[in-house]
Parts: sequence; C-alpha cells; structure tokens
Amino acid sequence: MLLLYLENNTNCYYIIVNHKQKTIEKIEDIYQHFETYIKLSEDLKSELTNRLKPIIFKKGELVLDANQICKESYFIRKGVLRTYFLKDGKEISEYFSSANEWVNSPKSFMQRKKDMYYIDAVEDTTAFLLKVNDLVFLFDNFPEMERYARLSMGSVFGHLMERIASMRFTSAKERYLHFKNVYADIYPRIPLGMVASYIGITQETLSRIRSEK
Amino acid sequence: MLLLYLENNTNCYYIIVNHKQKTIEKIEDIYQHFETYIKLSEDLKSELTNRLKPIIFKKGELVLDANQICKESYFIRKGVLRTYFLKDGKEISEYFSSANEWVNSPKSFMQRKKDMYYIDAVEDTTAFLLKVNDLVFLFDNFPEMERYARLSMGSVFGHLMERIASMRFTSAKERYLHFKNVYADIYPRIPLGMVASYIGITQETLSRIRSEK
DNA sequence: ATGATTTTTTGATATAGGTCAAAAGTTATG
DNA sequence: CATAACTTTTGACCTATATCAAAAAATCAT
Repeated sequence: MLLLYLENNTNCYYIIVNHKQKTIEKIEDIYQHFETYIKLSEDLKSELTNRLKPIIFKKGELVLDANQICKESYFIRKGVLRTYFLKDGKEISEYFSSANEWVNSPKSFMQRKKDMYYIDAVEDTTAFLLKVNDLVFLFDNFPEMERYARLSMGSVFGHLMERIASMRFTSAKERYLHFKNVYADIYPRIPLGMVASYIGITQETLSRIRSEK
Repeated sequence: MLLLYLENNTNCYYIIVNHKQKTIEKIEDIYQHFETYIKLSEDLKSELTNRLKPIIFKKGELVLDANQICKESYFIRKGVLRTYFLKDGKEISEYFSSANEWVNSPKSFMQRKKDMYYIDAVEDTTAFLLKVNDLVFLFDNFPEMERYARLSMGSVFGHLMERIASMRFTSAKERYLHFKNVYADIYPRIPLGMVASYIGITQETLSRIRSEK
C-alpha cells in the first residue's frame, strides 16, 4: 500500500510506504534547479510548492502506458526512468533520465494526444509530479517560466543533436564507449539489454564488445 | 556584386543583384508564421520589422563556418540550407532546412561559442536574418517571444526524437523511404551524397537502393 | 558548345554486426 | 533455501552494407 502524505507547513514531504515513514525531499531542493535558469519570486516559489507533488516509483513499475495520454511530468530526484517504445514487439529504449531531469512523453504531454512512448522505472525512483494543467497555469501567470522552459529545453536539444551525430558512421564499440562516458553515473545500473537498444545494437553484440577487453 | 537595399517606409525589401532589382519579401509574410504560435502586438510587429533583415545566399555559398561563432539566425523564405559537420574529412549532413524554418548552429548561437557545425546553401536561398543581440532584446522585452520560442522549439524537438527513433533498427531502405516521405518537397533538389550522409549510409548504397525499383 | 569538374552508377570484395539457439549466470519469489 | 524467471554470455552462421575502384552521366565554366 502506497500513500502520499503532504505536510503542509514545512514544505517537507513524507511518503508512507507499508507504515514506514520516510522523508523523501524538501521542496526547496528543486528551487536550485530552477534558479540555474531564472530567478524565482516568492510568489512563484509558493505556486511551485503548491503544485509539485512527490511521488515514488518502484523498480520495474510502468510510469506511463503508450495507450494513455501523458498528463503529467516528473522531475526526478533519485533513480532512473526509461522512455521506450515497441518495435516488432521489442522494447527500444529512447532515453534514460535521472536526477534533476524532467521526464514525460513530449508530444503526448504538450499536444494532449497519444504517442508511442512508454515510461518505466529502471530502479526505485523518487520524483516530483507536475500536472499539465498546473504547468499551463504557471506559463500563463509567470512569464519567467516560459524562459525557464526555453532555456532548459535548449540544453536537451543540444544533447539530442549530439546523439544523432554520434549515431551515424560510428561503430557499435564507439557508441558503447560514448554511452558509458556520457552516462557514467547511471551506466552500471542499467541492464545491458536496455543499453543495447538505446545505442542501436543487439544485446549479443554489446555483450561481445564488453567482454573483448 | 551583391547589395542589400532596405526601403524603410513600405516594409517591403528589395535586393539588387547585378543591377537587376528584384522584390524578395514583404516583411508581413513572416508575421503569419509567428501568429501560428502567438498574437503579435503592433509594438512587437514593428520591432520585428526593424530587426529582421533580408539576405540571399547563392547556391553552394558557405553561410556559417565552424571556425566562427554563430551570431545570427536565418528564417528561410525560399530555398534550402544545410547544416553539416566534418567526420574524417567528409561532410556529414546534420539537417536540411527550408521555407518558414529558422536555421543556426544552435549551441554556438545560444552559448556564443564555437561548435562543429557548418551551414551552406543547397540552392539559391532568400531569408531574413536576425542577430543574436536583437533576439535577446526581443526576449527581454516581449515575454510572448519566449512563448514563441518554446512552442516552435517543441515541434523541432518532436522531429528530432522521431529521427533518433527511425535511425535505429531500420534498414537503409526504410530510412531512405522515410526521408523521401518527410522531405517530399525538397528531396528532389538535394544531391544524393548529402541525403546519404543525412540518413547515415554511403552514397553507393543509396544509389543502389534508389535504382532497384 | 567543349572540355573539365563533379556527381552518380556499377562491380567486386570484405566485414561488422545481425539472427537463432542454447548454456551459464543472476535475481526474484514462495 | 529452492525453484522459477529473467539476464547475460558464447557459438555458428549469414546478410546488409561498407570499401575501393573505375566507368558513366550530369553539371559547370570558358
């Protein structure tokens, strides 16, 4: 049994899991992230505090089903979520997201329609949840949130471009090394099969590459 | 000899090329593009008009050298620009941009530092130029421009994700057909070698695929 | 137009990485 | 703790696509 408990006065969230109470996050921690892009007014801070809800996902849990419209985004505090899609019945990892990153099914979330992406938890994960309506409210009332979105998307953008560049005319080994390098922190925690589909090779090939030295 | 001539009162630009005067664009045309995302106040319209400058590129012309910082963006009206980088001395096409799209070297433009991307003109191209400082001015003074940026980036974002998805576990032929489909309008105008590097295969393979049916 | 570049096609050969199958290792669950 | 259920490794074989080379076709510049 999972129960979310929100202690109003302290901005400090607790999660009660099987009767064991466990602090997961102070909401203030997330302010830092925003403040690398914009200044947060007290007003905006309190709106964020009201709207961001803590949530946890157990390892293996399905966070988003592709048959549903994605109506919320998750800001990860700890753990790893994976976005993937199915091709010929096989799961192809689209990307991995970890601490201080937002995750959703982009097209589905922004356009409120179904898309091909599933999201699941690679390991136990704690996050803050933000509903699309709340985000719209923030965009409409705090122009600085628009700037935040623009700037933070910008860095993801660069990342995607690099990935496209690195995907063509690079050997399986090069891609493996590149992945290990870029995702040094989370690499050891991700099953080999998921890594393989992320970099576009088969499990078997990745296993061989990995063992060869 | 190329000369840019700006007729102030009419919002209508002329370009004089070899003494032949040729109208290229009414500035109003570009408003439509913005208005698919945001409402344009008269104030913002006039600032856009003041800051967007018409420019033309001849086929084959280098628009941006990777050794330079990208200090301006181009909004294409007609023609095709290509963003590419060098790998082992060979040009790898990163993407093609055509009418009603912005082009720049994203990281270089936003972070004001050098990046790996060159831009050249695949065919004669007319565009509006916007300097980074002018864009900053617009962002600082018109919050709706932040929204415009966020929304228009969003669609590019979806496009990049689809491309990454289509790049793994798809045969050369599938990627070729996908490209032809997505870029139906500009496909016939782009040399085969450039298309090949875009989809990540060699020219020879593309030539064989194309001739096989 | 006409020769000179550049681009595309065709051919022969090599190889990285895919596929299928089964064994070994690891992690979960009653 | 034991058995089931994954995950990873290893092996044998095969195919799609790369490479290198050269001919053919198209485009460009004088």
